[in-house]
Amino acid sequence: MIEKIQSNLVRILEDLYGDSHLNIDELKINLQENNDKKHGDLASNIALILAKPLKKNPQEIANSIKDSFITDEEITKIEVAGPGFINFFLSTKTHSEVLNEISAKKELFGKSETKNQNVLIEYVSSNPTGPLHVGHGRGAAFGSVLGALLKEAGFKVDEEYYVNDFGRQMNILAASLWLRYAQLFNESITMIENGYQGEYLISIAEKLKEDHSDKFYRNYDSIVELLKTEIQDDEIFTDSVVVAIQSALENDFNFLRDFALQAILELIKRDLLDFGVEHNFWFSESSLYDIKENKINQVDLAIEDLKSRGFVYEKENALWFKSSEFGDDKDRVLKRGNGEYTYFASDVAYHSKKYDRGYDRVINIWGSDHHGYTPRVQAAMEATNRDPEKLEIVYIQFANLLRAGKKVTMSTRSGEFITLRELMDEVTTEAARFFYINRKADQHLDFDLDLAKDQSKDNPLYYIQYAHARICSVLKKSNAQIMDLERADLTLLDTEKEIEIQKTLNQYPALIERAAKSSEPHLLCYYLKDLSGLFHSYYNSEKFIIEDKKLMASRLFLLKGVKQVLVNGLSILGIKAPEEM
RNA sequence: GCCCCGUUAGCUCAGUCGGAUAGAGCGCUGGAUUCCUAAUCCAGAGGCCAUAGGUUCAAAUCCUGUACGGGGCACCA
Repeated sequence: MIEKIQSNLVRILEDLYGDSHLNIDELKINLQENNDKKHGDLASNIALILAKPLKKNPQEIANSIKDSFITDEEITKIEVAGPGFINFFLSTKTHSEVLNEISAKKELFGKSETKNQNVLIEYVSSNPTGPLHVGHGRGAAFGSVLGALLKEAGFKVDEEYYVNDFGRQMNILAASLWLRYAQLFNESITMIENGYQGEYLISIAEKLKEDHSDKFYRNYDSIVELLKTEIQDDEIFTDSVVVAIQSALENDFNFLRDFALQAILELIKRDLLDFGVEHNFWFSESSLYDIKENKINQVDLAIEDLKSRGFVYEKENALWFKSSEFGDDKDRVLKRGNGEYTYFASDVAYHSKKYDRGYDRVINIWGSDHHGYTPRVQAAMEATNRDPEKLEIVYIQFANLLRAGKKVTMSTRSGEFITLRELMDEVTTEAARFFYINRKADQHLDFDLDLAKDQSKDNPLYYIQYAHARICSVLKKSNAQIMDLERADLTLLDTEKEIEIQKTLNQYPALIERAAKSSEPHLLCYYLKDLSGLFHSYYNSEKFIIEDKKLMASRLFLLKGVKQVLVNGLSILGIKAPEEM
């Protein structure tokens, strides 16, 4: 309908003003939906925009357009109002077309044609040194819903988890595992302060003992002595313990590292799966350091590339990238004085590969604390002739948990964090997903645990699901399946509430498109709440199982449309629509 | 110091490409159930859209300054 009016407007403008200097093709003809019924269903501001270039009174232009516009049974009336708006009034038949469309397309209503574009979304990517906690949950929920939205909007989507399985933290993890393991044989051995303190590592150590008995336990006096050192809370001390364990275990150290890594990845994968999140790629950071037949690893390759372009220099034994030449605050280290690569070096290689894998869009979902990191990554892309604009970064703000109105305190350091698993157990997976999404991503989120468990309309998810259950109940009681709803007379749907519901249903495809385009899944939550609210209001004002079978059929057909859109929207959020509650 | 994000009803927050009289929920006040799920609905009160300028026919929305709040600025990951 919008397209029809637009093309009519273009034709009229060509007739009226085609000979002036106007470039009609370049005009954006906006049609907006009106909030106020007095102004009709759709409005165009075209006359206001043309007033200046045509040097004419906007109302005069609007009236000429109005006079040329031919009304029909779909567009019943046109009015010029206010400073020069052109208002269009649609017939009830036009409003109800959406119901036939939903009935025909079913779960495909809202799905766009394929855009023939590939998108890579990278998200969660938490360090594989412990289970996911509630801070990761928001990114996980966001990423998976954005993925679903993009698929709905016609993109081919790959979802990737970047596994930071390389470097110092992995060695600390391996050392922590060995200490936990050794404790199973010798209780006097203490855990180091900067090690991974969480209980999950004790379970992994027990598993290690189960599988390999005391194979890795030898009484290393030097390590025990070292652990008695006064200064525990110190990075240098931590490293010296790691080195001691590493040199004592020799090759077994690598085995322990992989053992811990695999066990933790298992935990993470299971948590994500239960949370309704499924990545189809798991990209290992350490694979970037594998030496293949060309005898140079991906990271060195990326560094060499930068070097050959003249953007790398050496200072104080370290290798620096001239990111400041591309808008970064200062230059960044790629390889440290001690010969170790920085995390940034991996990221240069990783992002270069992402580009080279041939995606049209590359989306990173990062915690908002990483925003300062963006300029250097984009600088590396720009320096190697890759379009930095292609990399879209969405920042996710932290979430606070509220219990009884008070913030729940957490500390990652001591291991006193609430895991995603605990959150799912407490409020259900679906509530957790909904509440994570129900807020603009770049804003702080106060996650109210009590509200998420509440079973009343205060809880927006409950409110939406209840709307669906109510519709199911009515359809069931009415024996809707024995009626020929497709043939219902939809012109009977002419009350204010019925028109508004149909208009809202009609907005759904555009909403999906917009939410996908701007990476704003929260819009879907708000939409579903609105639609549910309209339904509940309608439900209370009208009866559906009534004597007048024709009216009954048309109303039930409307309810079926609402039901379908609720199902479609909830399914994008990864949430079920229960038939009974 | 520099860089992000924010400031909209008492509270928590939406607000599309700049459009006509600014939206929801909670809370508050008052109502609705012999009837399809009251797990719901209806009505009312409640606003200087932080602030000062600018652009525009038109600004909560775009631009600049200021104030206040949150976050970030490693040879960490």
